[in-house]
Amino acid sequence: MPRKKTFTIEFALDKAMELFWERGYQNTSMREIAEHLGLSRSSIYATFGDKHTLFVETLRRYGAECRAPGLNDLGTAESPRAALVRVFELAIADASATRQRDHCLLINTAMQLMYSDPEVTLVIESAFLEMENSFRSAIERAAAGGEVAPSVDVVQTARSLLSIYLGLCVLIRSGAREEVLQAVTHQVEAMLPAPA
Amino acid sequence: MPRKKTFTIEFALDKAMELFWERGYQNTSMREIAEHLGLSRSSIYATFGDKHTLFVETLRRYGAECRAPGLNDLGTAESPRAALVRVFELAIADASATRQRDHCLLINTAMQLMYSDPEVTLVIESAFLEMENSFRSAIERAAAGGEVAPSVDVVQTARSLLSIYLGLCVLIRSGAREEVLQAVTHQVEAMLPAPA
DNA sequence: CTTGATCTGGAACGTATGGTAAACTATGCC
DNA sequence: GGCATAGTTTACCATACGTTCCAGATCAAG
Repeated sequence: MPRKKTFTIEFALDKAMELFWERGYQNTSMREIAEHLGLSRSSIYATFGDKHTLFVETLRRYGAECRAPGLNDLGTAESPRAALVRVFELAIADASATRQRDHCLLINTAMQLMYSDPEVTLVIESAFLEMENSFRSAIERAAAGGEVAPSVDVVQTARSLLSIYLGLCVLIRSGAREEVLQAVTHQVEAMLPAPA
Repeated sequence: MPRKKTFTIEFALDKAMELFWERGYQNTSMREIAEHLGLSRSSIYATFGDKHTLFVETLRRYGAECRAPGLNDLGTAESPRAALVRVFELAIADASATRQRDHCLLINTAMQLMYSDPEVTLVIESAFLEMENSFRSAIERAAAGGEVAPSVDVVQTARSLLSIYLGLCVLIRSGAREEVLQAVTHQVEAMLPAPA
């Protein structure tokens, strides 16, 4: 009996994501989202409730679909060690190529995260945990394949890589010079030494 | 002839800094600042012009006075290597102690930094450069004192430490578990190996 | 085709914000 | 004691925001 929606929820989330990604939560208004989506605000409110839940929904969808560039290849790459290094190189390369919308939306959000937004924090936490796990299993595979020394502490190195990666994002966002960024990838290589 | 100001600029900057630090730029209104300062907004506008320049002024003052905890000791500490590790330990300790206003204001700002705010970016850049330099000279001193192996690449390690430190801040802000943070300090120690 | 439920678009509301104009007040020189 | 000067305050403005309301459009079942 009812009228059918003229848009799908997924489409709306994707469109909203584009703006949140580019401008961040605070700097994106519902009016901009509506316009970008070609709809009126009421339709959005009727579908999602309010801005905050729309954002969280967007984050969740992103978390389910997108990853930092190169992260997906970690599990399948023939050389896990090279794939690991590539994750960092890609972050740097993407940064110098595009100036908009750089980096993972989740990391951007984590950086802008104000104190006490439990829902958002939860999504971020699990995303970071997943990143850490991706790093960890790649290091394990690299060790098993003889690409890195077995003396490397897998867990500690995975966590340190996560920290370095996040720091790299902050540096990129802050407009750090190329040499600084390159030093980071060299360090990543040094953290994954070949067997003696 | 004229009436005298009832407050000093330094006092106003310090008070404004407290709020910016705690809530970030976007989430701090001029009304809150005025109230926190015990003045009316117009006085602030008459003194500083507008919110953005007040913020930049605040940032500059902070940059001139404050440093990440432990960073000041890097130049004077008897054991530069221990002082370096301590910078990271302090960040973690402060994070679990206080939940407000954690970390360096500059790093907080860098994380929240929206695209294209040239003035702010400039302050951030120079702060990061200074941090890098502090790390670098501490590593040099440590090497000269026989605390770390001369094979350590000073510049690259300093830059990597900066990246790790920033990543650590993101992790802390995102509520990462203690073990994750500890892994980072262990990695820092590993990056500063004793001479063979 | 009627009906009724749902969706849509635009207008409107309430609030908060950054910023301003004009009135008021204290200061110190003549 | 006036009086110009600068600081402070009150009130106000325009705008932007998140959100809601309502009239009208649109669909599917009977």
